[in-house]
Amino acid sequence: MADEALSAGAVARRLGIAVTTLRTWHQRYGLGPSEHVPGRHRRYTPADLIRLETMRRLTANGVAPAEAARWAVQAPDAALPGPGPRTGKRGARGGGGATIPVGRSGPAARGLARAAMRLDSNAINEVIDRAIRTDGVVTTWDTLLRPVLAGIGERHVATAALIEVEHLVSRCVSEAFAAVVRAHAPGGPPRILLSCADEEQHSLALEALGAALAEAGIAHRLLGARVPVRALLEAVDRTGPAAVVLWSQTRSTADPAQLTALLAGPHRPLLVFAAGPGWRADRLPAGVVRPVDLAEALSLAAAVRDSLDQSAAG
Amino acid sequence: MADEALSAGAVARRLGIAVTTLRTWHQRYGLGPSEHVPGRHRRYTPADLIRLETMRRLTANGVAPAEAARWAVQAPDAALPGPGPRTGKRGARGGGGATIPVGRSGPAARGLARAAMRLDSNAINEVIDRAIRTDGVVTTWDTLLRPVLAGIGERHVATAALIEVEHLVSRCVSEAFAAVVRAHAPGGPPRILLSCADEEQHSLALEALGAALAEAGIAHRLLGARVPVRALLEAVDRTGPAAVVLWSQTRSTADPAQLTALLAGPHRPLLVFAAGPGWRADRLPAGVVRPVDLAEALSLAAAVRDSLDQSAAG
DNA sequence: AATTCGACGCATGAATCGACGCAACTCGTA
DNA sequence: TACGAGTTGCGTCGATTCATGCGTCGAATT
Repeated sequence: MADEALSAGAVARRLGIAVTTLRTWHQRYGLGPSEHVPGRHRRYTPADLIRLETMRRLTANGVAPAEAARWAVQAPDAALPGPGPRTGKRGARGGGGATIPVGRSGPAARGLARAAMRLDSNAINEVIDRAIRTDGVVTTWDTLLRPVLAGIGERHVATAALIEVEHLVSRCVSEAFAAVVRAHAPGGPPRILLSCADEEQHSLALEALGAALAEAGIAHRLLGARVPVRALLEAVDRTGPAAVVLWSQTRSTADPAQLTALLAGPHRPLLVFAAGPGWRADRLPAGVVRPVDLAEALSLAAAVRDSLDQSAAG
Repeated sequence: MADEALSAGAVARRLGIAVTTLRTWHQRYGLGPSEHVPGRHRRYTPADLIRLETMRRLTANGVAPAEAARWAVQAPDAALPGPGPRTGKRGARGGGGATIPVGRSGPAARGLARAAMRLDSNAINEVIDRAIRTDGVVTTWDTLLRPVLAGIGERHVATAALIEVEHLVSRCVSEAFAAVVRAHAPGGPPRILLSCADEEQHSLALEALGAALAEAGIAHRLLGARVPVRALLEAVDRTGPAAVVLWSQTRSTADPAQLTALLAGPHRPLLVFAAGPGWRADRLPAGVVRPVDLAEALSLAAAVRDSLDQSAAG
C-alpha cells in the first residue's frame, strides 16, 4: 500500500468533479495520469494529483480551463497571477456545463461561480478572502459577490434548483465578512446600529456594510435578520446609537412605519438610513436618508462618525 | 498465553466469512494476525479480532474492501481526542436585573448572558472564543452555549422580547464556529455532508458539529438551514458524500421521507445520521443512525473519516 | 486425522473506458 | 439586440478492465 495510485473515481470525488470531466480533461488538455495505456484504467499518482489540484485552483480563480490546464501541465505548483495587468486581452470563450451566469463580471466571479457549483467551500472561501484582501470589502461586494449571488438567485428562481448552492455561498460570504470584522479591532464604542427590517430575511448586504465599516475602523452593532420593530426599538433604547441603518430587500418588508417609529422614539438617533432596494423613495418619512449603494452608505456612516468625534472633541 | 488465540477457522466462522478470505485479506491488505511466521498457522489475538470486526462492519456497510482494510489497520476503533479537564469551581454570585436564566451553568454562562443583554458583540465573542479555546467545541456547546441560548429562548417565548438578543448571540456563535472551521485547516476532501432538514431553520447545532469535526481534523460540508429535499439530494448526487447528517430541531420538520429518499438515491451515502430532537426513534427507516448528542455524533462521524487523504496537498 | 498454509484460478459485479451528444454560457458580429 | 461560433462540464451507452470473495490442490502444521 506504499504506492498510492488513486483510481479515477477516487480522484474525481476528491476534486469534487465528475469522473467524466476527469476523462475529458485528459483527452482535451492532456491533463491525465503520467502513465496510461489506452483502454486500461487510469491510475493517478500523487504527482498527477498535484497537477489536478492546480488545475482546480486556477479554474476556481477564474482562469479559463484550457489555459489553466496548459499551466498545470508545465508548472504543477503555480502561484496565481497578480491582480495587476491581467485585465485586457483574452481570446478565451468561457462557458460550459451546469454553471452560474455571471456575465462580464471578471474572472474572479467566474471562478467563484465554478467553486460554488461544486459546493467547494474551501475554494469559495479562498476566492472571497483573496478578493477582500486585494480590493476591499466594497469593491468585492459590488463586483464579485453581488453579481454571483444575483446569478444564483436568478437561476434558482427560474429552475427551483441551486438552492443549496445559494445557501452555501451565503454562508461563506457571511463568514468572510465576520472574519473581516473580527480582524479589524473595533475602535471605541459602536454608535451605529445595523438591522434588518421586520420580517426581512436577507442580511447579507448589511453584513457587507458592517464589514466595510470595520474595514474603515468604524465600530458598529449588527442585529441581523428578521428584527421585529419592537425589538429594534428596544435595542435602540438600550444602546442609544447615533445612527441606525434599516435594511429592506423587498418591497413587502419595507414598511415606513418602522422608520417613523424610530424617529419618534425616546432615544431618537441622529440619523436613520433606509437602505436596500425595498424602500420607495417617495414613501419615506422626512429625516430619513436613503443611500443608493454600499459605497454611499459607507461614506454617510463615516460622516456620522466624524461629526461625533468633533462634537466630542469640542 | 492461555489467552484466546483463535485459529483461522474459528475466526472465519465467527465473522461469517470463508477461511480463504481471511488469508486473502492478510495477503492483499496486510490485515492479519499481528505476529505470524510464514508457513505456520495464524493465531488471532483479541486485538486482531477487533480489527477484523471493523473490516467486516465497514464492508457490510458498503465501504470498498481495500479502503475498509486500510481503515481497519490504522484505526481499529475510532477513538477521539477527549476534551480538556473540566473548568469550574468559582463561586461568583449572579446578580439581579433583567437577565437571562442560565441555571447553574457556571460563571462563563452568566457572563455571556450579561454581554448578550448589552448587545455587546465584542464581549460575546470574547467569552465564546475563550471557552472554545479552553474547553473545545463540544464542551463549550454543551455547557455554555446551549444553556444560554435555551435561556434566551425561554425568555422570549414567554415575553416576546429579547428576540434581538437571540439573533445577536446566534450570529456570534455562528461566527465563532466558522472561525474554528477556518482556523483548522481542513484535511482532504470533505466526505461528510451536514444539512438541515427541509423547512428546518435552526442550524446552530449543525454548525457546532461542523466546528467539532473541524477541531478533530475532519473535513465536512455544511449546507445550512432550510434545505429542500430536492436540493439535498442534488447536493448528495453531485458531491457523493460518505455520510450525511440531517438535522431536525422540531418534530414538524422531521419527515422520515427525507431519510428514505437519501437512502434510495443513486449516490447512496454509506451512513445517514438523523440528528436533533425532532426525530422520533421509532419512525426512522432502517439503516439510519440516530446520535443522541453532539459528542456521539462526533465520534460516529469520526468513524466515517476518509482514509484516503494522506497525500501532500498545499 | 483434522486443519491450515500458500499458490493459483475462477466467477461476478462494480468501476472505468472511449465515443458521442447535450445544454448552457460567452463573445464577436451583424 | 439577436444570432452563430467556440468552450466546457457532464450524462449516457456498450464494451472492457479490475477488484474481490472463495473453491481447489499438494504440502506442512498441529
